[in-house]
Amino acid sequence: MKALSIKDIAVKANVSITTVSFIINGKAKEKSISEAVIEKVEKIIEESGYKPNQIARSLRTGNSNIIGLIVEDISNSFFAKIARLIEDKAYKRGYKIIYSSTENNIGKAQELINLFKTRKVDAYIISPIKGLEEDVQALLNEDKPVIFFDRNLPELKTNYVGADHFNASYQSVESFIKEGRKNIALVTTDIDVQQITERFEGYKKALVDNKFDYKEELVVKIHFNQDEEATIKEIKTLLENQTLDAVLFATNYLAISGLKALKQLNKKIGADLSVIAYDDHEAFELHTPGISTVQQPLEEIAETVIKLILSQLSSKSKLPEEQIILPTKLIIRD
Amino acid sequence: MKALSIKDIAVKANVSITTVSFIINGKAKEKSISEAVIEKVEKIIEESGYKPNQIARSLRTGNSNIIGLIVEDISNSFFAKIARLIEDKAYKRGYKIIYSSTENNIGKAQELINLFKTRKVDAYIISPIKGLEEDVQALLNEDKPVIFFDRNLPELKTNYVGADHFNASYQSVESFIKEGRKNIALVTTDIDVQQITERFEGYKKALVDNKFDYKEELVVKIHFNQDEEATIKEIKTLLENQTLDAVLFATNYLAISGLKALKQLNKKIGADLSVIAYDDHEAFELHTPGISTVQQPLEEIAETVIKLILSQLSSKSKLPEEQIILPTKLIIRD
DNA sequence: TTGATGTAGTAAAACGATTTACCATAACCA
DNA sequence: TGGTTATGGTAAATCGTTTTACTACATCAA
Repeated sequence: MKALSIKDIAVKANVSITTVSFIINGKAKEKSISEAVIEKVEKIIEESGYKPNQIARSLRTGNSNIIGLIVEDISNSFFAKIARLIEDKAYKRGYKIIYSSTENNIGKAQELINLFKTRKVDAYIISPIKGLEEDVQALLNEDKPVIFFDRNLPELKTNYVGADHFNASYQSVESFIKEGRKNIALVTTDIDVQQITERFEGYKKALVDNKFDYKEELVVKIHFNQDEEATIKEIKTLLENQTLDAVLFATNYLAISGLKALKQLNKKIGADLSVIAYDDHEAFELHTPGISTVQQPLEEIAETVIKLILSQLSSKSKLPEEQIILPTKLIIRD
Repeated sequence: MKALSIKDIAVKANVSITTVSFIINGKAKEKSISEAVIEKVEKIIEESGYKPNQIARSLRTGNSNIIGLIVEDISNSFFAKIARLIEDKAYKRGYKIIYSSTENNIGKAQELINLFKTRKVDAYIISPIKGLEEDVQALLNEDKPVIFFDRNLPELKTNYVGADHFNASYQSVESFIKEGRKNIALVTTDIDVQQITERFEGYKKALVDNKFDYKEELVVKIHFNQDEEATIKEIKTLLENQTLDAVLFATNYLAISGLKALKQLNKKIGADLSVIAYDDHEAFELHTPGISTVQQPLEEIAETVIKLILSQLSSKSKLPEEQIILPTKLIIRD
C-alpha cells in the first residue's frame, strides 16, 4: 500500500502532472485551467485521499514550512508553555514547529543548528547561549530568519523579543524595600547570558539607588548544571549564615530549590523573610503562603515572536532588526 | 552563499558523485574505492563543511530519521518530561523527534498524523485518544511502526507502554483505608481513554474488596476542556457538601486545581483530610504538608518506548505486539 | 490577411541525494 | 589462449514535486 503520487492522480484524471500541480497549488485560474478540469481533478484528489509529499515539495522549493525552535530545556515550564503557545500560533498559519533542548551545552546547540539546517527549516527561534555567535551569524549570512527570545546575544544583528529583566528585578528589590526589608539576597546562576546579567544589574542598581550597600556575600551564583541536591545545600548555607530578610530568585527552578531549602530548614516565609521568584510556576500559587513572582508576558512573547518570524518569511526583503522588550508584572502574593 | 551539494564536492575532488556518495555512506570499502580517493574526498568534505541535504536523502531513501511524538499537551509536566527523555534517548541513536500536542481534539490529532505522514516520519509515538483508531490502523497498514504510551486503544494490535493505572489507584485507596479513612472521593475527568477508566476501576475495586460501598456522589468527573475556574468550583462543591475525608485525584492538573480549591475554602490537609495525586509535580513536594502522589516510572517508560521503536525500525520483519505495563510507586508525604 | 492576445494545457528540467547496472583494466589460473 | 575474478570507478535512473518554456488553437483588431 504505497502512498499515491501526483502522477497517479494525473493518470486517473487523464491530464498532465503539471495541471494537477497547478490545481493543488491554487494556480489553476492564473494558468487558465478550465473549470471542468479543476473540478474533475479536485474530486479525484478528494476521493483518493491524496496528500502531496512534503519532502519532494521541500526539495524542489527549498523551504519546508517548518520552524525550528531551540530552547534550553523543554521540560522547564517556562519553555514548555512558550513552546506550546508558539506551536499553536504557528500551526494556525500553516507552519510546523520542531523543537529541541540545548541543555545549555554549546556542542549540542551547534549540532541542533546543523541538524535544522540540513532539514532546511525555514526559520529559527532560539533562546541562545554564549558561544553560538558564529553559528547564528552563518545562518544570517544565508539570509535565514533568526529570532532570539528570552535571551539575546547583543553583538549579533538580529531580532530579539524578551522581557524587561532589568526592571523586573529592580522593581522586585524596591518592593522588598517598601516592605521594610534591609538585607536583600539574590540567588542566581552562573550562566553568562544577557537575561541573567540584566537581572543581576537591576538588583544592584535598585540597591544603590535606594542607598543600600551592595554586599557580595548576599549573592549566590549557582553553577548551572549541578544537581538539585547541591543547589539546595548552597542555598541553605546562604539562608543560615546571613541576617538576610528577603531573597530574590533569578529563575523559577532556583526558587523551587530555594523553597525546598527553606522547608528543610523549617524556616517560614512571613514576618522576617520575604521571597520573590522569577517566572511563575504552579507551585508558587499553591504554596502557603503564596510566593510572589515576576511574571513574563508569555502570550505576548509568543505572539510577537511568531509575528516577526512570519513577516520576515513573507517579505523577501530584509527587515530592520527589532529589539522588543516587553514589560513584566510583579505579582504579590501572600 | 548557497549550501554546498554533493556535486560541488565531486567536482572539487575530481571524482564522480557516486564515489562521493559511497564515501559519505561508509560504503567505500565494500565498493572498492581506493584509500587515496577516500582520504582526498574526506578531507575536502571536512574542510568545506559540507553536510548532506537530508531532504534529498529522505526523498530518495523514503525515510527521514525522524520520529513523530504526539501527546495531549506538551506544556503538561508529565508529557514535557517524557518528551525530554525520549528526545535525549532518540538523539543519541541518531533520531530526531518532532512533537506536537493534540489538546485532546480528534481533528487536530488526525491532522497531526497526516502532517507527519506527509513528512515521512519513520515511526510514531502516540498518546492516543478515542476516535483515532482508523487513522492509526492506516499507519499500521503501511507498516509504519506505531507505539502507544500512557494510554492505549486496546482494539488495535500495536505496542503499548504504560503504567499500571489500575493498581496505582487500587493501592492509593487501600492506603487511605489503612489510614482509617472512610469516605474516599475520586476526582477524575470525563475523557474516555483507557488509562482514566482503569484508574476509575481500580478505585471501585479497592472499595468493594474492602467492603466499602461505592458511592456515586463521591466521584466527580470534570469535563476535559473547561477552564480552571469551573474545575475549581466543581471541586469546591464536592469538598463542601460531603463528609468525605480523603480525595484521590486522577491527574496532576486536577490535583493542582483541587489544592487551589482547598486553599480557597481554607481547608487544610491533615487529621481529617488526606489527598493523593496522580503523577508527580514540583508543587506537591513543596506543598505544606507534602502531597502524596502516584509516580509513574518516567525514565523506564521513555527507555522502553525508544527500545521498542528502534527494534522495530531495525528489523524489517514485523515484531509481535507487546503490551508493557510498568509498576507505579506510591510516594507518601506529609 | 496578419499579427497580437488569450485560452488550455503539456514536456521536460530541476531540486540533491542513493543505487543499480555497467565499464575498463589487470591479474590469475588452467 | 581464453575465461574468470578482483579492483576502481562511473553513468544514469530514480524519488515526487514545482516551474519554465513551450505548443496549438481560437479570437479579434487593423
